[in-house]
Amino acid sequence: MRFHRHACITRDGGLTHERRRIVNAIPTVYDVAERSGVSIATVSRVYRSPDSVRAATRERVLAAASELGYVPSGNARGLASRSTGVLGLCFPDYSDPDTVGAEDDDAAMLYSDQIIRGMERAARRHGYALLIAASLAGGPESLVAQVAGRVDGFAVMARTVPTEELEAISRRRPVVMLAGPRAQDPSLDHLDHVEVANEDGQYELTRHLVHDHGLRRLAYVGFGEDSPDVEARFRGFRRACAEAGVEAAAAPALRMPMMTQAEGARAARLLCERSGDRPEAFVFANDQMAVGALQALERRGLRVPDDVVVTGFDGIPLSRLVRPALTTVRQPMVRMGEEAVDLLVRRLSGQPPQEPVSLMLPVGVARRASCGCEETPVLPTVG
Amino acid sequence: MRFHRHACITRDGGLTHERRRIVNAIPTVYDVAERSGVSIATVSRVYRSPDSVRAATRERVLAAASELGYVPSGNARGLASRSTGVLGLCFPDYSDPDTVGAEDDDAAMLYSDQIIRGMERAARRHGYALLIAASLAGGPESLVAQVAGRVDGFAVMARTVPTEELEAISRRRPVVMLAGPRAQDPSLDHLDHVEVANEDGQYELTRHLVHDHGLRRLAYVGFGEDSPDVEARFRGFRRACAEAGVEAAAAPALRMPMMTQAEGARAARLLCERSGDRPEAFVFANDQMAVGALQALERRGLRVPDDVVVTGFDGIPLSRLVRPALTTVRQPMVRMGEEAVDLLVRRLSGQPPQEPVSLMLPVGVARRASCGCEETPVLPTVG
DNA sequence: CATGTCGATGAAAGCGCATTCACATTAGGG
DNA sequence: CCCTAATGTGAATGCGCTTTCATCGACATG
Repeated sequence: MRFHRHACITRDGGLTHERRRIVNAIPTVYDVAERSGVSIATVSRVYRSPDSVRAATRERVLAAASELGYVPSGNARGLASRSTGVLGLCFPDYSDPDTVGAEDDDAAMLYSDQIIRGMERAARRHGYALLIAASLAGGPESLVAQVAGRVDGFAVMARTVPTEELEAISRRRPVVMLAGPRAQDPSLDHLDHVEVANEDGQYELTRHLVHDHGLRRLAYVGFGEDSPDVEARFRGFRRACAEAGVEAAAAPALRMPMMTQAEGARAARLLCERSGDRPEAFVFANDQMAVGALQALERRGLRVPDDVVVTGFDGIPLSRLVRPALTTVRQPMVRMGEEAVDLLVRRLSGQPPQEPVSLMLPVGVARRASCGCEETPVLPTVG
Repeated sequence: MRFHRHACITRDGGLTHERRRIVNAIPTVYDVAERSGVSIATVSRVYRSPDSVRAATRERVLAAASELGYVPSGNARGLASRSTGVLGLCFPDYSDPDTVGAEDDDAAMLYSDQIIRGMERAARRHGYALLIAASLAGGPESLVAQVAGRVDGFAVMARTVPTEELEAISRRRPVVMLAGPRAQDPSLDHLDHVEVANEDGQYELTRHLVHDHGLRRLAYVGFGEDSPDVEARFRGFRRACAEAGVEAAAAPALRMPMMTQAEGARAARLLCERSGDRPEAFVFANDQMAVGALQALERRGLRVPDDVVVTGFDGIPLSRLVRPALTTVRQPMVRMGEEAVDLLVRRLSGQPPQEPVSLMLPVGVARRASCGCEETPVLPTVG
């Protein structure tokens, strides 16, 4: 309707863009078109398919655009073309605003940092940018409004957004769940999933302790109330124990409320003070707690791995740097982000809709000093 | 022109949205409006200003939206309201796609990770989401198209996008330069800047070595060809030397091509093998090289800090974990991201346009074992 | 010379929403 | 019970772009 060149009779004189040019506003295709003596269609073509425009014309347009400081509006472009060229990621808000500066949650953040890195890299390869948002204080409503409405598809880290909400959104655009298991009832969960082999990883690690080191009395230490990750890892632990004929309780020996180093240290003390024989190995559900335990054990004068073996899970950088270096299960977090993007891109590339995908990424056991597999040099070997 | 209810005569019957509903397309305000028996204006109001809609009406609309899986289009919203609610960050592409999995560039990436974290956190506080993009292979053109056109304002890490281009864009929307000095000719640089006090930090650190530890023969090791950061740090080094009457060459003792640990190790070897007295202290322009040097010195049987002092710059987590822990200058990278967002938000909040701002964030010297200020416990104290 | 072909350009329409009026409805005041 | 003032809702318009579709030349072909 711009300029109302056809038969319609309207109120305003169609001076909109003439008016806009007078104030110092953001230049649009109209300004560039006028300045270079072409139509807006040609300006658009210069950006969308440069080869379809004669070279001389193209130069004129680009010159005008440059003089005006013209940048195409992503909103308008997205609206007209029905796609944004942006993928999204929603992750939980680890950083409590009160603890700014505390480096305590560093490891937890590393998790999302790595996923961000992987997604950004893969998205870029496919020509997408990445929009990130931690879960907002304003509740999931705003999260969805902020992200879901602005992207062609997005990934969500587990337990960031309610499942029902994701279901509704995923009816209309691709959504990938990161590090969260598929819902029990598959009819309620049509998302794609990318997980790591928590159970298999813990199984392998446990098997190594039992089989290669001959350990029999193992204590598993979990965290959180109902973390699916911890549950899966514990299942792997039990499976390995069962296969080797080692007795293992039906529940973790300890279940700490949080996944911090402090809690790990506390867990180590509790296990040492319990009546009966001290376990030969402390199997922790993550690295942070295991590191805390290393410190607590050192303080008690217990040597790792000679007096007690300690293992972790995640493979955070710190796990390699502590002394003794921590035997753990390495999670491919960067790759997780990359796989998520690949899934999204596949869904977006006009393939016929398929069944929901569940990717289970393999993990690797890092056998290091804390189980007795390596010497303990004084200086970390880095890089 | 939708439905063409006014006097215009047009070709199509305005069936657009009826048609769309039949295919399984993304629902729009029109679908929600129809389903809940209101106009699209009311649907819009339900999201933009819920209080202006009667409660009963609001519930009807929300119910319809939920049934349809409606998510407001960020593009349309942005186009109509002339803002996106998104801030951007462009950072250099550290990750060479060939070295995926190599953890060598970890520390360099940590730098951008932390800035991302800071920006995301601050952006969220102000109700913005964050769009991130590393510099694209397709050249800066696509970077700008991807980011600049989609955000209300953005930050750029130094040497990611050519200055002229930033100048053009910044005429129309706020742009903040991160960790890059203002151009020599201020008339060519109207960006806001956020920097860290590189010079002062290196000055303080050097002063500490000279003044508190009585060192006189210091060797400065830089990297890169023309890194402004390294230059600033070296200026601080020289200033401290000059004030203390310690002789310092006009140029760094060594200037390695890259900022890696391997180069740091090589630098340490070169300095040890040079003719003449070995310097008492190796002052590195970043932590990674310093860590590499620690390893090389250990291999040569030289004790740090007893035989030679080593210092770094940046305060990466690794600096605290190596043995001996590295004396270094801590950069407030998270805060840098936060300050950048604050600057952007301030410019966006309709303030009268002001002069370009240059923020110089203070740094802190971390005095640790590698200069002789701390004991060296076997196990890193973490958290 | 008429005709067909192809490349370059312009005209027009619409993407999904916010927003401005105008209008309808209801509540308050006399 | 009428008039005015809120209050709630609808019609219409444009945000800046992409994308047909039509047009217009410039040529090559018969």
